[in-house]
Amino acid sequence: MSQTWSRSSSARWCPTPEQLVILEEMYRNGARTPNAAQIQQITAHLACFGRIEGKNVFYWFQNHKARERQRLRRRLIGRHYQLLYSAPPPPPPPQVKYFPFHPLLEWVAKLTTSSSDASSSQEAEWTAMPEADDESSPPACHGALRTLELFPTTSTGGGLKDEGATSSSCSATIN
Amino acid sequence: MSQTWSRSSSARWCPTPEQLVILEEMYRNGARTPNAAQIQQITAHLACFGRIEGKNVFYWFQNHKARERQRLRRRLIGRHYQLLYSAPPPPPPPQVKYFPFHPLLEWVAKLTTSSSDASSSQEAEWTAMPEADDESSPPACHGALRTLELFPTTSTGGGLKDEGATSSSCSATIN
DNA sequence: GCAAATTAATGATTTATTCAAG
DNA sequence: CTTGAATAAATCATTAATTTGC
Repeated sequence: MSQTWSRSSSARWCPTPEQLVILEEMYRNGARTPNAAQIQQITAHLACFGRIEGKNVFYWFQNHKARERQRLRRRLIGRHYQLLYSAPPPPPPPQVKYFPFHPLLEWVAKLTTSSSDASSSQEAEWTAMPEADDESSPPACHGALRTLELFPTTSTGGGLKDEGATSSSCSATIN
Repeated sequence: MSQTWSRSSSARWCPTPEQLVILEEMYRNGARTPNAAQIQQITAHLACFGRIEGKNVFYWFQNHKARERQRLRRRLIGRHYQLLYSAPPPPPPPQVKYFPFHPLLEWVAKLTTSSSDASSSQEAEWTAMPEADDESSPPACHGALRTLELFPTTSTGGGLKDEGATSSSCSATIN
């Protein structure tokens, strides 16, 4: 069963940017599980940009679909009650109100208010953060920061690195 | 509502070097889309170095992430020439046979064979595709592709978009 | 050297997607 | 089929770099 691997090519398919763009475009347009004929067409077309086989296309859609779903799921789940992750909650913003920036960040406001007050109004006053409102009130920086130990982000659970952290005693007068 | 813009401050946030360094450090450590709470913390900390609001932090991550990705894409794609989409779909793959790839794609073979021939045999000859078998035989790309008009997929009938398509004739020698 | 003019970066908004709930 | 939630992509707009003519 020696596949006709073009000699001098890696063992597994590596999509060229063009192929990738096209595949993604198709996916966006609704393609999810192309049938044999479709796979054939796609493969033939993509072959213009580099070595590719039908199975590559097939697998690509399989994987892409799965990972797309997985990603979304992660986003939803992590959302409900994320913001846990340690991060020593010394009253940095003791209980700042909310700070919804007009565009589409009301959710921030909602989140924040719901945990303290309930004046969930789109018209809430943008009370904003400890904001350096003026040079007269330096934001009183709590104990320095060291890369902040939050963020599960990428997907790798909360395993943030904690390198030399740019320690900087937060106390300078804002300029 | 004249914001108490410290006299001589611009309309939009301009990150101080310190703020920038910290944000970048966080990004390197995996931070990509901090949630409300995290944004608050970050903002509070960064406020030590100058005027800043939650939205600035939010936008910074949005933009940075997007542009980082864009940068990568540029580096890859820009290298090859522009690509894709253009002319109508002239007989792309007239009627290629079937191409069952060993793994678990028998169903593909089945599907294909059943709709054209009837030699539904798991042992069918792997006639394969036009496949770029070797660099010596350019896959002869039929008339370019235009998002390929297949896929009923999602359910919404074939209502593909048809925007300004970046025309480029599919004929380059695969690299 | 220095400003006006031009270009490159990047902050801020808007628009289009996605999947899943209802 | 419609709507909710949450982006990510595309775009607009302003600031910083830089180029250029003097």
